[in-house]
Amino acid sequence: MASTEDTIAVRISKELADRIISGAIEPGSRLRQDHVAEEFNTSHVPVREAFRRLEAQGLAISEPRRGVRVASFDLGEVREVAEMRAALEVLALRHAAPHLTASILDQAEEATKAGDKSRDVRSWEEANRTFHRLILAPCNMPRLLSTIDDLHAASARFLFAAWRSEWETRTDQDHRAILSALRQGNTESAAATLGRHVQWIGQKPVKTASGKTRDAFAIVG
Amino acid sequence: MASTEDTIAVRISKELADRIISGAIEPGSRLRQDHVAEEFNTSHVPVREAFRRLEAQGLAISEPRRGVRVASFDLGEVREVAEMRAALEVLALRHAAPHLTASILDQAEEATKAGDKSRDVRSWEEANRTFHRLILAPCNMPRLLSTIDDLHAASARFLFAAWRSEWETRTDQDHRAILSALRQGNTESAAATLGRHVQWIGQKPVKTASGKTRDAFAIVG
DNA sequence: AGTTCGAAAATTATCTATAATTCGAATCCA
DNA sequence: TGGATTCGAATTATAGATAATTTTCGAACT
Repeated sequence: MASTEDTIAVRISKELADRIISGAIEPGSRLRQDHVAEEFNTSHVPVREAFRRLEAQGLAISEPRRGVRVASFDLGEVREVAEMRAALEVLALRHAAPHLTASILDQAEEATKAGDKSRDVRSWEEANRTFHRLILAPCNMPRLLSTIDDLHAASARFLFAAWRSEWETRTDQDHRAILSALRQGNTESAAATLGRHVQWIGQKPVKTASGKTRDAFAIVG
Repeated sequence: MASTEDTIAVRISKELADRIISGAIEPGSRLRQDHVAEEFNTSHVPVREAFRRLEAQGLAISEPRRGVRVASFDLGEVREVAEMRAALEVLALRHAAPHLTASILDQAEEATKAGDKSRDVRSWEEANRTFHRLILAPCNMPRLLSTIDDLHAASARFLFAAWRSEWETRTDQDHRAILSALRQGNTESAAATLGRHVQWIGQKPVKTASGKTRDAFAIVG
């Protein structure tokens, strides 16, 4: 584990980010620094730094002297993230394409198969993120990649909020089409498919706490 | 002034960001928290929080237990920021276009004129940023806009590094073409011009500290 | 009786001051 | 000259003090 490498603030921010993404902490609920500090057996200063990180990732919002709450989201933000991902991932793929090797594409295919076999949201999300990371990383644009990472975190949050428990396995044709186009050197076709792919927003009725059912939305690509 | 509204950490981060962008602090130089704390008459804790903010904006990089330095940049990063801006500003404009009013376009034209009249880099940059903000803000996508803001900060940094003192006035045809297309309701044409516009990278020989001359690059749109 | 306004108390964030690690550099000895 | 050790400087973490906000409780008024 890299826990000893990281500073305490980083460790706390990673743990909190994981909880927010997984839905363990509800949107809108307050993050109390003293409570967090107590839980992690530290003082409140590293906790504050962790909050600043979460804020930058868009996972929390802080109002001066009024504390920090975990960010809430609506359908509008789901669409926003989807469109940003489309624009940026297409850009990344165009630059990555020339540097893609057969080995990388094979690994990406493995990730796709792993996603198809997934029986729960969590493992599907991980496989999906692996696929996207694999084909985009060779673009060699660190700033772009880190922005895309933050967007993927947001996507995962939407996804877990909607598909909390149930998940039906499905075969991802888009991933296969993208890989096939890349293998043939047809970058534009791959980019176009990718652009459509990440904007595919799934819809699903979920039961709210009050017993009613409403529609939940999430990016499924 | 909003200084009393903001927390000390925010005030420090804004001031430091301004210095980094303007080039007052050189890339690669260290930011020492005790020195900064002393200058702003505070302790080091709010300074640390300010550093986290700068880190998130890509203006500083922090290595655990080794302190934080002003981020350096090269031609590759200039290109990277230019392409990210192109992708995201085009996206923003497509969504903003339906909500643009004649009043907004008039203000944007004023900003363009102000830019053309500017006799120094700093005021040109401000006018240019105002133009872009005006036509993009109505897209109503907060996350997208804040990402674009960070990219504009990076652009300004490249610009000031290259055009430290000299600046020749020039009339911005692209801005006028964009406005004209928008007035005619031709969103696609405006978007296409904008996409090309922000990828226009200027080149200029500058004298380094050692007396040699090298080429400097910056986004001029 | 219910509601609204106000003040006091408790909770919470923010900042200051102090202590403990850790990394780098200079010095000393072989 | 080269390596190891000690010293120094700076980051990281802790604890305590301060300021602001929210909440609660009570009284007065509708």
